[in-house]
Amino acid sequence: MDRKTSPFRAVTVADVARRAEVSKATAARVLGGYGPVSDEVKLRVQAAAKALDYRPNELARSVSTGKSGTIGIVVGDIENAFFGIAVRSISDTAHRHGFNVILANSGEEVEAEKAALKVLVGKRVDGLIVTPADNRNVAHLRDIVRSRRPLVLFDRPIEGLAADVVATDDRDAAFAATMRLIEAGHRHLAYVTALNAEPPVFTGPEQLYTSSVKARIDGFLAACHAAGIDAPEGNICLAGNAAAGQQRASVERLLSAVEPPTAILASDSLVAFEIFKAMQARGLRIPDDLSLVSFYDAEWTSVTTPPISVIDQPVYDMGTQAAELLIARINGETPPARHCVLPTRFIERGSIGVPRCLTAAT
Amino acid sequence: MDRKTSPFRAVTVADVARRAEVSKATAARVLGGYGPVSDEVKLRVQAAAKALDYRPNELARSVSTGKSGTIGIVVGDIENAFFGIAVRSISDTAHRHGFNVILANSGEEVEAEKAALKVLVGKRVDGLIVTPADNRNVAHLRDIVRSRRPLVLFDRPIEGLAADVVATDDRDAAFAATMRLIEAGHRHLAYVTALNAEPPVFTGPEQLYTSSVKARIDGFLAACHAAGIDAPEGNICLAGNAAAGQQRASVERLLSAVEPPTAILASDSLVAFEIFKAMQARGLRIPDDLSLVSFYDAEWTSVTTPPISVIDQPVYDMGTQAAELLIARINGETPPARHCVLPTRFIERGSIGVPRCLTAAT
DNA sequence: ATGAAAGCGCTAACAG
DNA sequence: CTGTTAGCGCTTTCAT
Repeated sequence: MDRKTSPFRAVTVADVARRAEVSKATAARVLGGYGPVSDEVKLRVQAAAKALDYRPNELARSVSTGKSGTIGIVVGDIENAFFGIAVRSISDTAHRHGFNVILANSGEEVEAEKAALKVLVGKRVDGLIVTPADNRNVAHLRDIVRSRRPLVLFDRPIEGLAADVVATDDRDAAFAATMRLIEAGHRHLAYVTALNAEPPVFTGPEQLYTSSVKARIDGFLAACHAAGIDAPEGNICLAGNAAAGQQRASVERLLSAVEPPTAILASDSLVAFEIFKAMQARGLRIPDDLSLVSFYDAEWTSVTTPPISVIDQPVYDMGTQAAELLIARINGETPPARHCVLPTRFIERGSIGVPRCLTAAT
Repeated sequence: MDRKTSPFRAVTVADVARRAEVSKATAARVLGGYGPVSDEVKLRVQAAAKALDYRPNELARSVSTGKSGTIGIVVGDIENAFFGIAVRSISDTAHRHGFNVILANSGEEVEAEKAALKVLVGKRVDGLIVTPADNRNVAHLRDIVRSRRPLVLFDRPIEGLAADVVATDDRDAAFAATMRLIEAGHRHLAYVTALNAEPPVFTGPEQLYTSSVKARIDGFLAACHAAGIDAPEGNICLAGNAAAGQQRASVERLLSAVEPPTAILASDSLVAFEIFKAMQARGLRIPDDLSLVSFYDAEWTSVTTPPISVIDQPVYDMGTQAAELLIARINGETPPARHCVLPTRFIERGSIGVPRCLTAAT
């Protein structure tokens, strides 16, 4: 460590104290704004600090106080607009309360998520907001809870984990959207999600390692069953996202089946985008050839011809809510784990039509 | 500080050392992975660490080493997909090199930018990547450079600032795109940007406080002048983004002018989106009524009817590049300030047509 | 109100 | 190889 002799070593409380001709403790008090100091001395110290261009070292401060004033966020994919807005919202709220934000991207991989958590805990974040990548693998989240560090699960609840949750009414939303399609006359519906499975076919709910998706598929199936549609499970498409082009391929396969679906419910706007592109590529028209509904009101869904009907999720509010729950806990509140379910809103646009078989019959 | 007595105080090197029956220094050496330790002792310490679930305190580590292993990013607006991808790319590269990332959002406001910088410096980030919100107000960036903290300017160069820059060939790209429109027969072109001005009319380049936009407008005007179009300056629309709905209003005004433009070059995909929506709302058709070209290959531009021609910016590469320049400097390299200009790519889709006046004449 | 001195958890000289 | 002893920059007793 040659910072002491380096020409650019940072100026410290000691330097300021010396220049202001007071003790280190006194300088620290005014600089940190915590102790009682006479106005006269305070001014002298502040002047010295300004003259020296003093910049407090928050790390050192954190080491002694044990609080970092920082919250950690782990999202699945920052490129996804859904998470982009969530991060924006969380940051806004955090700053409003005097907290900063460290962001980590899991890329929807548990191992990366674990690593990210390790780093964030290493940096002693005061609390965490996480979108768990895999609800079958949550030991690391349990550790967080056990260590008493405030944790909020974002968008994806995890059963049996005593952490606050902010999510949406996924099951109901999927149920209602599916019903809407069924009422339009569809009997051959598909659900498409980016989840991975090997082999890529739906065999049961235990495969659905993202709780929000699980809830949605649950709602989808419930609606299908209620309508007496048989074997809707066969049309749940786990399109994957592990390899490049994998999703595209899965979607292609779905569209070129002998008896392709007449309506699709897409689990997120990215997979819906793939579907839209694939349809466009093979000249399929919405809603004449295929009806499409997607989760999340992504920008692009409103400018296509026709625009796409969506299940609008209040992401910004979710972020705000999550940040507020977290900060309340950081500030000492210790209520039992809360589970906030925010309502979605169905936005009907022009992507739902009557299935071709019915129009032909008319 | 009651952590010592708290039932959940974190376990420290000292605790591990005690349990492993070695000195604090030895434990620290194996835990920090820096000194020479015998294999036998190493194993004992590691076992103790695991048993105690030891988590290193990176803050304390940083305080003693003077390095935080963290780089700070300040972007204009994380909600903007352009920045979303940039952040993703920077994070990826940073992690690959063992660095973490702290993100701050300036909301394109200098004051917020200054505050963010203060926080990041307070947290002793090893380096910074910033998209300066206002090139007329860069004293705080000068301070960074003066303090010898590595800094990379992203997307927006600042003249006379000795910092690395990663940007695109904005002027050339705008020039070429404008030429393309002129060749299609347009003589009445408009340039629309989100910059703010009071009053909201273009009076000269000194108004253009974002260097990338300035370069683009420079290219736009050069092309217009080269084609002998007179007073193109009158069609530079500073649509603003300070208040909600302001942009929309500006665009409305532009489209409802007595002699509206027949072609528009949009400075970013958000403003282009506003234009598209406004056109749609008043029943204007692309490209029959109006040709449109936008900077940035945003997702939505490829799924409209017709799709929008764009100037594709290699954002992901820009992020990687920026992170690499920064990390090289953090690792001790000290070359003179570098200026990387990455090439854009014009993607012609279907949004450029022949102006109505010409088709009528034919 | 102020100062001296002892931490915070870790790293880093320096002996041995 | 290992232990002792100082730091890092800040906060926080505890006297005065």
